[in-house]
Amino acid sequence: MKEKTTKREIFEAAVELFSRKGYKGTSIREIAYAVGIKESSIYNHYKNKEDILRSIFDYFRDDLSSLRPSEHETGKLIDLLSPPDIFKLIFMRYANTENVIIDRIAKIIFSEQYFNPQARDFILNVEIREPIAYYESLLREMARAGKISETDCHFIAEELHYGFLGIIMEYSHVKKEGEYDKDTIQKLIRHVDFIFKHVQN
Amino acid sequence: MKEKTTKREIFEAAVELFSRKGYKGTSIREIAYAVGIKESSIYNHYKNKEDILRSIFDYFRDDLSSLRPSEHETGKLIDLLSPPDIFKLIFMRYANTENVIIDRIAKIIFSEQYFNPQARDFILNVEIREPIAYYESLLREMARAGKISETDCHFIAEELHYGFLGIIMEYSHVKKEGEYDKDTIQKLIRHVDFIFKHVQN
DNA sequence: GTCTATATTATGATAGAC
DNA sequence: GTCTATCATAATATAGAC
Repeated sequence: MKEKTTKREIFEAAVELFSRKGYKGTSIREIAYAVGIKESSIYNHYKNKEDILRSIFDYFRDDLSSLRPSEHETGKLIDLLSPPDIFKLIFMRYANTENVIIDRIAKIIFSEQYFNPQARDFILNVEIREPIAYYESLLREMARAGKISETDCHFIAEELHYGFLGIIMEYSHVKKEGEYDKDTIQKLIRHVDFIFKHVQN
Repeated sequence: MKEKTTKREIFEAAVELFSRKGYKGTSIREIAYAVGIKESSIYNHYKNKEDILRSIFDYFRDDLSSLRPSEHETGKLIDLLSPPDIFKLIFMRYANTENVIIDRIAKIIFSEQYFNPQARDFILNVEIREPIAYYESLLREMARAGKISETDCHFIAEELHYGFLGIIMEYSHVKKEGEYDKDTIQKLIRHVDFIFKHVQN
């Protein structure tokens, strides 16, 4: 769904409007107007308003899995880079997707987290628990490869991620869309270095 | 505004509904119905829907200032408790207000942060920057009192708070209203202890 | 201060011509 | 697949009786 079909245009307009005015704060009318069609035409592409939101969530889920390094890549990374540098790389990938759509969807999910069960699930699992589990496995591999000392990998993973989440929270307000915020990158780097003072080999 | 006047009842019903269904997702009708009056009666107490939201934000701001320890109390705390214990105390106060209203308002602010300028300001300043500045000043006092070694107080304050924010993000979904989540408290304590391994005297 | 009644506008959604 | 027309409902808000 990358070509500029009408369906895709509706999708993108909805993402933009939902992220800026909220799901409830955006009407089908507005979306249609942004695309340059009549509201009734929307229903040729999506069953209803909720169906648009659902498709936005689906897109986000698909994209996320493509962001996480593969097992093969992970192995190579551990060979080539220092443990802190690996985490800096991972954090930067998330923080700087340069994908405006994903940035916007992240905002939609955030603002819907208390009302929409799927959004809540994203926050709790996809944004919080899965990354921590992934970092934990990564740290275990690093320890196995002798790159870091044996430590409580789960706890270190939590410290890495919770701090990251806090920084990102500020980031989402500070940074301009699609841009790169030097100050935040600095914070992410410092954060990773700080945590790894505890885990040095 | 603590007595159960109609205005107060409207206020509380609005807080409950806004936190559960969102500001845009809640109608004046619903609020009135929850209170047991007609919608038109709402307008005898609040100018309009936005006025209710504004009064909710005001309430939150007033309450927050009462949470932060006074300068006098701060001095006493530094004398009596260890630096990590002081931060544990502060975090627990925020995390466990036992004030259902404040918990709910925090959710409203969170969900409105991208649409409402006042909510955005709360998140960015009241929830992120002011606490960090406060922790920094606290750490400086602790260093002056010889309780911790000289360190980059601003950075340590950031590490303390960003981690706290991440934990709270999960907490807001995990914990049941007004209750106490043992697991999260554990995380907060571990987090503070972790940071202070770097700052030990 | 609450009610009934009403005005006005916005909204999600459908029917049917082209 | 888009349009016009239309519907039904829901929303915010006001006027005025009691």
